[in-house]
Amino acid sequence: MNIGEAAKASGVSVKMVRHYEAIGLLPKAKRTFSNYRLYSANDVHELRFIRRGRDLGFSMEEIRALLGLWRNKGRSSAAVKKVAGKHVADLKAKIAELQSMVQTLEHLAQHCHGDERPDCPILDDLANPSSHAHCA
Amino acid sequence: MNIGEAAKASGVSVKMVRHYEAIGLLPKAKRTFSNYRLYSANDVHELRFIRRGRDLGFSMEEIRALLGLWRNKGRSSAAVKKVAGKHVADLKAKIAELQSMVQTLEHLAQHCHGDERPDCPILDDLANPSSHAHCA
DNA sequence: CTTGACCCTCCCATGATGGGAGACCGCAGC
DNA sequence: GCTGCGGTCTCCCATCATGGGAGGGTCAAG
Repeated sequence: MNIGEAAKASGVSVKMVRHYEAIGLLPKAKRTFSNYRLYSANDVHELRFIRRGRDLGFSMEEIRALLGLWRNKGRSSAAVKKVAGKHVADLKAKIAELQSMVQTLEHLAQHCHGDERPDCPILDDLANPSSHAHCA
Repeated sequence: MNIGEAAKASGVSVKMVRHYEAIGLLPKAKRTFSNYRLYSANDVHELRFIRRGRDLGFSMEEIRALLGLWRNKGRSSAAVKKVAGKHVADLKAKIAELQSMVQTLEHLAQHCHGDERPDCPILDDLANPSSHAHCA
């Protein structure tokens, strides 16, 4: 398979396939006589693994670790669970952070009449954050 | 005030103060005879405005818009609310995306025994995503 | 007059992804 | 054979917000 076919079959862009090879996530692809990269069904499988990892929000380094575990038939599932558990904790922390932003913004928006007048608690907060703890 | 004092007073790093000026978010700072940037209390106020906007997750372009509205005494609060509302929607979409990841991962982790054995539903899913809708 | 802390500009790096240039390859049609 | 189009090759550059560092100038206290 050429890179384009492998890309389509795995859902990874051609650009990223080359990139993953460049950063050593994938072994260097074999080449045709005319220097085109060649991919096997197993290569496509690894690409889909990476793609799925990205969809689940893993960083490239985490995926590198997971891919190593996947290739290693003697891995322990505890090692995999540890990587995934750390990632879940990271995701939850990020969610909490975003939810805090939403809460603050919705509270401010609730008190913003949103008409043609210039008074706006949202801008007031941006200009002077701590002075708006009036309603607890 | 020198840039270091303005940075400390606003909670923005020296690097970023210069950067905000470079991208036109802040007007070009006045300079001393020896080319040091000089800041007024109002400049520090704008820096804190930016800082607060970043803390609330606004992009630089959104902050640019909000800063423009803040400077414009004749703005309508509706314009501000619109920017903030769009941002809240973006945040909520992101939260939903992350929560979906967490849900998937927690479901998989729940079925991973996490011991020294190599069998692992987490890796199985990464390698073959759709084949695990066994328990609905 | 030296020392240390500050400031200046300019370049480079991140992480994941894409865009594009310039050149080459391969297959199809004429 | 020759042309043309689409795929591929390697490089370089851009994003977004942020920081690191080099190399050099400035200032105030000792």
